[in-house]
Parts: sequence; structure tokens; C-alpha cells
Amino acid sequence: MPVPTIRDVAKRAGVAPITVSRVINRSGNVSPDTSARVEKAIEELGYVPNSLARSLRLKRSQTLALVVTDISNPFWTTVVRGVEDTAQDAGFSVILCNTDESESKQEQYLDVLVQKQVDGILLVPATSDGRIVDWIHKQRTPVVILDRAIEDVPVDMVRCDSQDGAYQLVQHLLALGHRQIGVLTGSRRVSTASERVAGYIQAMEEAEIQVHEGWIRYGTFSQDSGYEMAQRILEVDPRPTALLAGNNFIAVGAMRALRGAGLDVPGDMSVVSFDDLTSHLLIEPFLTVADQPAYEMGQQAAALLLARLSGKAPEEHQEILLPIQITARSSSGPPL
Amino acid sequence: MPVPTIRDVAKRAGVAPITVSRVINRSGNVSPDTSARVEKAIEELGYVPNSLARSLRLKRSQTLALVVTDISNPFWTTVVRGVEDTAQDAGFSVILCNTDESESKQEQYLDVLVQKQVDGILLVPATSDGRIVDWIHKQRTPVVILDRAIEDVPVDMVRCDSQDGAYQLVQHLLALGHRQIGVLTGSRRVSTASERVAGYIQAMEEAEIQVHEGWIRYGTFSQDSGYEMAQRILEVDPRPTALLAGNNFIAVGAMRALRGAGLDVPGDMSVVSFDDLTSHLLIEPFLTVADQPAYEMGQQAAALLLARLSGKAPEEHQEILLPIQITARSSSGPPL
DNA sequence: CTGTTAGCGCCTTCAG
DNA sequence: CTGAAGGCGCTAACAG
Repeated sequence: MPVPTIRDVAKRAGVAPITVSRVINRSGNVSPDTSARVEKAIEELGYVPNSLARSLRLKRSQTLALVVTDISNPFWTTVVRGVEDTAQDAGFSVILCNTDESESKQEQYLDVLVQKQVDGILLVPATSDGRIVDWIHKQRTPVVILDRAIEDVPVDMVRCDSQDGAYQLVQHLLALGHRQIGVLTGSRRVSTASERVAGYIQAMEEAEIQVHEGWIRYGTFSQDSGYEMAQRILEVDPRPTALLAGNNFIAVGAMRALRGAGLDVPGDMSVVSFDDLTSHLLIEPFLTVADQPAYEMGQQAAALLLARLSGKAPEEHQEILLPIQITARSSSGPPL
Repeated sequence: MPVPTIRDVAKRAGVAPITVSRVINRSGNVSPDTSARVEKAIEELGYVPNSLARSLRLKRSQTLALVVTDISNPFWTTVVRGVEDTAQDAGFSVILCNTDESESKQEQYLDVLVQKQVDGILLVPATSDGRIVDWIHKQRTPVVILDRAIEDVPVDMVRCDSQDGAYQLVQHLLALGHRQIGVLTGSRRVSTASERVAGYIQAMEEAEIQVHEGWIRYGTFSQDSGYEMAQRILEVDPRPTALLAGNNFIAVGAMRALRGAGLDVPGDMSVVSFDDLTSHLLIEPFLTVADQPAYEMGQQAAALLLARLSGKAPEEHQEILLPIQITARSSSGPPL
């Protein structure tokens, strides 16, 4: 016996398919009596509506897609939760995709998502190249860009004020007395990486400190890269007395490198970082961090996308910038 | 201008829709000449196939669903990667869902997934109640159960040998000289939680140690629960000299509690645990653990499901049990 | 190699 | 309050 369709239910209840549809979707008025007969038939047959057919007809799938760059990072899983909770409340499902910072994987996923007729896409772009957004727009799928800026394209965006976060972290280090400060960040092609450097430079310039070029290191947002960048920066003369890590993974990698070099944190080297979320898994949080509101970012991005879908968002593209607060802990102290 | 359909492409290329379909799917033979004209039309119109319509017609969506219980836990994100990589290679997309160990959320998700006509479901069951599997089977959707056993229902299953893992961990503690050993685990309704207790009891009985009832604590697989269970167990007389944590989150919570009580690990109390994955984010891994092959579990489960879908799996239900190895580190030492 | 016909399961429109 | 007809976009089956 094949899977029952709306027609099977209709036949069994002695009504037309459309009536069953009305009962399922509570659209139009159906007499309590008929309604009950339909419900009974649904129950008896174990009928489950086919939402593929429904979506095809309605031209909407009640589904959002969320494309992130690294699902292993607790920072992103927190964003995921913010998105999911918000979508769920609005009756939307979420398809989650992971690009591993790869542009080609990103392209592949976006293609599939558009084909699957998702109603909207939340994208953490692998790079700041705006063409991908143009392409999605051409497919008439609404997009909200998350966490990272995109160049030269008008699009809804929700992100954190990375520059200010970095600025605050460096100010904190300066206040402790540091003058030689290094920064380890992600790829140049990722806006958050360069903005964090910009905030660093801003603070250093205000303090009238000459920044040594070896103090600024670009890599990737990974532990391995953090490890390597830290090793390199230790060889720079003059050697920094404090490091600003572009994210939590870089911080962990860097601290491993410092440990390998026999350096104590914060005794021999202060370390401050973005993204507090490693503390979920640490016995004793000790990293001084700029703590991005990950959950809120997910929430707001999803809310904005949903507003777009229902035509409730203002015509012009929104750019929401969330503030960052820093939390001082024991990984930063005065220089030797 | 509305989104172009296969008919628009056909018209522009001067062919029938089916010919366009054949070009897109490389099904049937099409002359290179026609094919080129079609490709051109597709390009010019920016045509993207509607896979909703395709799935409706073909009765398959090339989509799997993965339902996990806690996406914040790196253990699960690793499983996710194993599943995704395997699915991707076979041309399948994955819809990821997070139940937070809640049966009602689980039910809700499964309903949506069946409605969306996913081709198969990979489920980490919130509880060992077998009825949910019966329900999915009734919907004719293949399922593979991950990580946790389900009672009394014939179904494909891929999981790790929790009992043996716990047995090994306790043996390790016994070898160090511990006789009073406590165990902090998850909910009684979750098979892995109880299996880990079973392995503990097995090892203790073999060593002819009388297990004090206060030494076995059931809670949930969360940090808060670990914290609370650890606080309680410290009041038991005789107090354990070593603790076995049912997962990484419980271990972290427990260690925080020990720290709050002024106890040193492993000086005053040894701690061993399941799931090594916190180490990704730790500067210095120090927990003695039973390290479950998370990525492989995801891979194998996805592979099994895909084999089912293509009819390549053996008729009878498979139960794959992956071995667990323990890694001894500095969190465990001899008792005082 | 190419096209015609028909229908996947559902819901909008218009009639009763 | 209920139903009949038609079509969303796609592809199998069967011509030619």
C-alpha cells in the first residue's frame, strides 16, 4: 500500500480533497462534523501532508538556510541556536550548511539551496567578494549577510563592531602598560580579520606608538594558524609583550605556541582575544576577551530575514551593527 | 519577469521541455548541437532547476536529515562532519536538527522532516523509547539510529561500545589503586548513560569491590548537572577518590565543583571521562578519556543509510558497534 | 535524437 | 459550507 495522499483521506472521509486541505491548514470554514470525519480519516490512514507538493504550489517552503564557515567553533553553534530558535517560533525550518571557509563549497551549497527553493538565506560569507550576493539576488532569494561585511553590494547585514572590539582590547593592554603589541588575525579577504587590525591600528596610533610591521600577522581563523603566527611573531625584534588574537581558535593555537616556547601567560606575555566561547568547556575561564553577542546576532539576522519575507522590513537595506563588550580576566597583566 | 522555468528555456532554445531536462540531468542522448543551444538558453536566462518539482516527480529529494541532541557539544559537531562529508560525496544534502534532548522537539522535527520528504533520517534519539522509530518506519522513511540504543525495535544502529569504554576507564582507575570510585552520568532513559554505569559495575564487581549506592549518580549530559552531581557525591561516606564522568560536559561541571570545594585534580581526586573533544579548545589536554570515534560514527551511519536507500544494504537490520580506546593523561593518578 | 501526453500532491479560483 | 477544474515545474513512458 503506497503512502496515503490527500485524495485517499478525502475518499475515506467522503469529501473532496480541498476540504481535507482546509481542515489541515485551518483555512476556510469547515463544519465541525465534516472536520471530525476528516481528522478521523487522517488518523486512521496515518496521513502526513507532502510539503514538497505544498511548497511547489505555494511557491514558498517555510525553510531558511544558514550557511556558516566553521561548525566546529562554538561561536558559530551559538549563532545557529539564535537563528534556529527565532525561525522555529515563526514556523520555519532551518537547513544548516558548513563551508569550512571555502568559496567553492559555498558556491556549491548556495546553488543547492536556491534549487531547493528555500525562502531565504543567512550567509556568513567565506570572503568579502560581493558577486555571490549578486548571484543570489538574481535568483530572487532574499539574503542576510552575517558577521562579515561584503563589499560594494547593497544587502541586509548583521554583524558586530569588530573594529571597536579590537580597539577596546588594545586600549586595555595599553592601560596595563604594554607598548609592544602584536595582532594575529584571519585572512585578509575576510572583513572581520582586517577590521580587527584596523581597530588595533587605531588604538596604537592614538597612543602614538609606532607599529612594527612584523607585529601584524594575517593567517586563518584556526588553531594551527594561531600556533604558527605566534611562533613567527616571537622572532620579531622588538618582540611584543602582548598579543591580540583574532578569534578563539587563534588564541588557543597561540597559547600552545607560547607554552612550547616556555613562556608564561600572562607573566611573560599577555594574550587577549575575540570570542569568549571556549569558556563553556574550560574549567576556569582565564582569557581576556571581546565577547561577541553570538546568540543575538543569530536572532537578529533571522528576525530581519523573516521581516523581509513577510514584507515587514523597510524598503532600504538594513545594516545592523551590534556592540561588543570586553571582559578582563587573568590572561592579561602588566608587562615584565 | 518571473523566475524562468524549464519551459522558458525550452522555448528560447527552440526545443521541448523534456530535452532541456535531458541536458540538465545528462539522461538520454541529446545531440551536441541541441545541447549547446540549451546550455546557452540556460545561461542567458539564469535558469536554475526547481528541485522541489523534481523531487515531487521523482519521489526522492536527495536529502538526508540528521537529528542530534546537542549541537553545542563538539562531540556532535564532529559527528555532523562525518555525516556531511559522506552525504556530500554521494550527492546528498543534509538537514541538521537539534533537539536539546527534548522528546517533544524531537517529535516536532521528525514530523517536519517526513513532510519534507527527506529520503532518510539519522537520529540520535532523545530517549530509548522505541515508538518513535515505529512511527518513522510507518512513514516509510529509512532511519539509522546513532550513538544510543533503542529498545525492542529492529532498526539499523551505529554506536560505540559504551559499556566497554566505562569498563576500561574503571580498570585504569583500579590499576592506579583506587577502590572508592564514583560515576556521574546522564539520564536513565538514555542508553549510553546506563551502559556506562553497567561497565562501571562490571569492573567493580570483577575487582570484588562493594559499590556504595551513593557512588552512582544519574543526571543529564550537561555541565550544570555535572556540577551538581559532583557536589552531592562529595558528601557521600565513604567519599570516592576518583570520578568517572559520563561525558565531557559532565566532566567540566564536576571539575568546577571540585575546584569550588578546594580539591585538586588529580591530587585530591582523579577524574576520567568520555569524549575527548574539549581538547580542541584546551591549551593543554589533561583529561584521561575514553575517546569515541565521533567522525567515524557519523561516516558509518551515513554510509549505512545511503546503502539502504540504494538497496545495497543487507535485508536484515545492521547493528554496528565501534570500539573505544582510552587515553591516559594527567587527570588521573594514584589515590592519596 | 526529439517530442507528446500525463500526472506527482497540493491549493487557488470560481461555482454552487 | 463544499466542490470541480486547473496548474505549480518537472520527468517517465511512450511515440515518432
